[in-house]
Amino acid sequence: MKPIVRFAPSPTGELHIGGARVALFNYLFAKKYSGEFLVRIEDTDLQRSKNKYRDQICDSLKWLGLKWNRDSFIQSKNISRHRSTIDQLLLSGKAYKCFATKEELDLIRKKTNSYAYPGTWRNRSQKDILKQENKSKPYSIRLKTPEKGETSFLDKVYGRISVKNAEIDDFILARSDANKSPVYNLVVTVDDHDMNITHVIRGEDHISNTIKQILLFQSLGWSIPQYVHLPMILGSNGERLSKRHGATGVQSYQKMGYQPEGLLNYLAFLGWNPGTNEEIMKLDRLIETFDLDQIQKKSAIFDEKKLNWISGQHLSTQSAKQIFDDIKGIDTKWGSSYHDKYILSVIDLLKSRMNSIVQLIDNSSYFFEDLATYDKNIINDIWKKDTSSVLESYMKVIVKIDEWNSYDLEDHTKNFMKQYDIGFGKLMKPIRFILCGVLNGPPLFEIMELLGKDIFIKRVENALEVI
RNA sequence: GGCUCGUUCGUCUAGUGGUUAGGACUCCAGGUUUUCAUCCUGGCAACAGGAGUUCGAUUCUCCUACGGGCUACCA
Repeated sequence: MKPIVRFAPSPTGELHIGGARVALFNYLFAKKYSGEFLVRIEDTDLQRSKNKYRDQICDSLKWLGLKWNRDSFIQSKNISRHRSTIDQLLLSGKAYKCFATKEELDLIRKKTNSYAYPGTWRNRSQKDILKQENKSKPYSIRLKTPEKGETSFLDKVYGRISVKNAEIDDFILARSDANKSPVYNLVVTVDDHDMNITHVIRGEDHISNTIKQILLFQSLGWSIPQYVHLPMILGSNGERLSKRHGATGVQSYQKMGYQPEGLLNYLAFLGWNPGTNEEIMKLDRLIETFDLDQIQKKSAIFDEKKLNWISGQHLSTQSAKQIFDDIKGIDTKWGSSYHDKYILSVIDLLKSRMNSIVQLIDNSSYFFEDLATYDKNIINDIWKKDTSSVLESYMKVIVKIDEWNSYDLEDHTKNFMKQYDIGFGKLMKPIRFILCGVLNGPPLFEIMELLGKDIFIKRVENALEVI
């Protein structure tokens, strides 16, 4: 049987890193077994749900490359089906109307210091209920959960999880508002059933909801899907990942210059591993090697350092063309007045030592514009008494080169240094500095080749004048 | 408080009833390099604690500690 899985975010905020990982695991599992990966927008909390967020989440999913099958499913559109299911439960006596107000219950909770619903309306007579209804009192609808025995399920990651039924509250199925709006657990159960979901892959924070949903499946006589709960992602201090830990949204990572390939790779390895030492994987390879059995039970701490490393590994093996496309996604102006061929060469020169495309952009300025100023501290450091005169003699030699390529440049430079008995650092450092403004970067002769003879002369002459 | 889940280097993890407990990131030290943020080599660094089972436990069991999640008319 082909698996059908779903990623079910609520549109109350942008897609965050934890959600992206849940989506990824769903996607990997579906693709691995040629199943379907569906997206369901859980917007039953109308107060907090926003179309803006729905669109943002879908955009982020697309950006990550996690394409879903069919149209995304909007939960609120299925409301009549949710209602009729509740009616069915009411009719069969498996659910009941509860006239206790929230305030009332809060009071009782405070008094008894117990969080449990006291069951006030669980076994009321038909007469009592009718009396309230005739007075048009608002009521919510609760599931009549069993009092004895226990409910359990076999989680693919956590194993058997069981809870005594006595511990499970008669939870609410529908709110007491005018619409009798259905609540999460009911809605999820109905939709998972209607969508023929075979495997529910979601965060570990849903384990206790799972028990409630199973009770619902049982009350409705529906078959229960397989459950796969994923460990949480924690912030650096071991607490749940939140804004306090810095960026949590997928969009922020996009803006920071991370690419889907590296981000996905890192996220996959948070709580999972292929059982080998292989660490750098593209999406296809992740699908190939993915296995539910290798999922960790322990929650994992998000580590930006490792993300940087993985991201850098991907960046250095990607084609300049692909990197350029990704850069266009965040900065349309970058390199825009230059030929593509030149830009691609710039990327090829820089990519192996960068961790993100933003970093690449930030370190590329000297390929596109001359230096406006020279850092005094560096000058003091590297500019010796005879530096200017050495440079002048070097210029005379180097401008005569016909073939302006890194091999010939290196050749001639080495000869020059030998001839005048000059050390590498004494010449190369100043050249790098006046060309780039910094003392590190790609091999100098390759920079010189790419920049071209004219720019080289211009920058050296300018520097000799100014410094 | 109740329920539930978890605990191997700082972090992500591999692993077994007998191992020098392996790898990766970070950090540190060398090397390469005109330079470095690339690359190479090396180093630091862990089985939460206690009891039990056992010839032997990091591995199995129990307890404790610590941590996470849930405990809504949120999802």
